[in-house]
Amino acid sequence: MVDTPAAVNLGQLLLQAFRWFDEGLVAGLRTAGWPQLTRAHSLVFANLGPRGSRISDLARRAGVSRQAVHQVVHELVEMGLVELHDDERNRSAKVVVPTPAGRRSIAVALRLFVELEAELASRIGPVQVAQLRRAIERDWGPPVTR
Amino acid sequence: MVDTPAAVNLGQLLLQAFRWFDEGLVAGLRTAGWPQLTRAHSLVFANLGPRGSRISDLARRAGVSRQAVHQVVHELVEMGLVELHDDERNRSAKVVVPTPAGRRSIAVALRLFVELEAELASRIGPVQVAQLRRAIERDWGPPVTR
DNA sequence: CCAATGTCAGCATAACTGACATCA
DNA sequence: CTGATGTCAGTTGTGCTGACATTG
Repeated sequence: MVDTPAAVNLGQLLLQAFRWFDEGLVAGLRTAGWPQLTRAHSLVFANLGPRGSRISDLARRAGVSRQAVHQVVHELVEMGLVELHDDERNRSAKVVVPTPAGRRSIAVALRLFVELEAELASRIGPVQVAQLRRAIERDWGPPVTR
Repeated sequence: MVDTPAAVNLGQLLLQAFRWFDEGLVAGLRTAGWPQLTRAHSLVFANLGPRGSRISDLARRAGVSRQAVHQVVHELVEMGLVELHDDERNRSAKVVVPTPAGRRSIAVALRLFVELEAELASRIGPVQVAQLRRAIERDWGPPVTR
């Protein structure tokens, strides 16, 4: 351990913070009886409207490709947690709808989101969490590309 | 776009924030002449002491496995940006030392960290960035596992 | 004998791009 | 014709675990 400390950069810190939530989520889902659910599935859970959503909409919300969402949605279909229904208003589209079991797991996931945030508040203080949330909820605009 | 909005959860937001930095970093490195450098390499760059560091130390700082660091270090060796020297005080250890070219790319990366944070401050305000940093730099403790 | 270090091999996950058929 | 949607296929990036030899 003979080494100089190092400058911390925000990106690194954000990644570690994300992993803190990720591990808590996956652990919570596992102990709640859904050992095969991962963070990627929560990308659907967190954004799925109560009446279902389209794959493209989920992709836009989560900021990933249509194909990535397609992948995890079909894993959820395999698990029997969501179903794909035809959209009456647009026959080229489908709607991702949770099954009863899916609704139960979604409820668990949403509760875990809240509990993890509360646990964090008890560790670093509610003010810090509120400020973190406020800063991160702002519109950061597109990534710098030049 | 017929869809109800959705509750945002902190984990998701943190991931998106991380990606904002990640994309900015990779884009900046590319336009600065290092198109093959990615975020994983910055894990080394951000933590490498001026006199070099050991792989195990880098792993501990970044919070990833020794093997993961081993991987990216050897990619950097291939690119000629770092070298592995024997540690005189411990013959089972090696020291990761930047080459002159490596020092140049590290300088660029460190500068990009600062510039990205400044750009963010100009977009969401310096106070928000300071509060974000303060909250995220605290010790969050181990992830919740129960 | 035990712990730390580096290394090799294999694997899992989560995203990506490209290409394509269908439909509005 | 254009654009959006879903899908199939292939690939990449990033990290993990397990196993092992070497060193302290």
